[in-house]
Amino acid sequence: MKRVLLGMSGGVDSSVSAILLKNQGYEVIGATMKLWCGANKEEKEKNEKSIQDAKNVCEKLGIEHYVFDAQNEFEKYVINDFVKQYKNAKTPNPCIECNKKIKFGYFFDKAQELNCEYVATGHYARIEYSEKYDQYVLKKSSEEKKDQSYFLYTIPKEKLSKIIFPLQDFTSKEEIRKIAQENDLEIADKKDSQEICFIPDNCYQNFLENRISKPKEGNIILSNGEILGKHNGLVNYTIGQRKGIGISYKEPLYVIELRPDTNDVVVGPESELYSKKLFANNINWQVDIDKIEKLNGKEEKEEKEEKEEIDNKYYFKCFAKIRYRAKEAESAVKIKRSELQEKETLEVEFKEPQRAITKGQSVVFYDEDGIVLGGGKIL
RNA sequence: UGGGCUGUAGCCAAGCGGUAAGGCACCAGACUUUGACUCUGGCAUGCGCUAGUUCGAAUCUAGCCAGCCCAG
Repeated sequence: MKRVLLGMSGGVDSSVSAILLKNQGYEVIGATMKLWCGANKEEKEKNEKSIQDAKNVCEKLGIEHYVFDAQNEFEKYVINDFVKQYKNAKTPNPCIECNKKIKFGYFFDKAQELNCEYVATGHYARIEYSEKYDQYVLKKSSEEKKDQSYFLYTIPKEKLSKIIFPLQDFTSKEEIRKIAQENDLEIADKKDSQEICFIPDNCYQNFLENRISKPKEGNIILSNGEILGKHNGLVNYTIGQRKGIGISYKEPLYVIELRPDTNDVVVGPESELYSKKLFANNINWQVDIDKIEKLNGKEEKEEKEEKEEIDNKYYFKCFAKIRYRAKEAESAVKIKRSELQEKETLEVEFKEPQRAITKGQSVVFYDEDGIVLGGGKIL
């Protein structure tokens, strides 16, 4: 019997995943990670309750349940990075780091220690074997609204064949809740989690204030330099933000740019948010790049080669997504081959301008079938 | 001091005798694994003040107050 270690949060999705895996004949072992102790008593109790919820589900299903204390790792890799990004006037996406280092790093290692062949989570995404690329690939979820493939591009491609997303064939959350109800799980009606797990009250300011030296007050300016008002720290702003600027103007103002060197927040009309180009690093390819180019980019490259010399570059077309909630957009990706080894930097050019390309967020590449090719951090 | 103009919500602003448009900001809710975006709803018994004309005044009249501009 194949052993699988299932990450369980105590929520509906991961609990139903346990049922599904069990029904499919796996030997399921449940495990909940302690990631964050909570800032106050209330949060602490809530976290304890979640662990207990997971435990109860396991008991009901007759499967083992472990608790892993990953608080140190979480602090080291996720929270520190989160704070560091904000210090650099970027807008981090901690879930991406967490998936990379914790859920498919630390947790994956735990699975091996426990002799589990597979790791499973309740994510909304697909993993399947692709003939086209001759490997296992990550793909968009059938439930497009809930699709979480964007957050999973950092999983090393070698691990894909070892990962199971039991929810991958579902097309609606309702069906999943129904299974929970039919199996008489207490948590069947538990609310979906929404905010970042370590800031449940959604108050970033408090959280960051304890970790960053006091945010510096600065000017809010237009792109022509005109000073419109004051802000109380760059960390309070992200590109594309409208609410909370507090300045009345003839039209809505959006944050266009953060300038850490002068401590200015640049605002402007929505039209100034659009841009066609971005650079990214920290790349992870989930499909071998030679295969991508062979299948997608060759023609284009040959066309271009006549005009300019790009012989030493990779070049392919794909659909790129610049934010979790953004739509994939047609784009061309260029990579210098010479830089491929270490600090790979790539350039993405969109067919249509994209709204609010934000440093620190990730750009994720999909092919026309919704297969994740790879992704990176926007520079 | 004389002449002119202006005074409508936190900001901008329509209205020009018939019972307060709109935008921005703000607040609440929905959506959300981004304090984002988006969506929905809320936001002046009152139009500088006082008195008058009128069935009816932000709109007309008079006085006062405040601000701006021009002239000395």
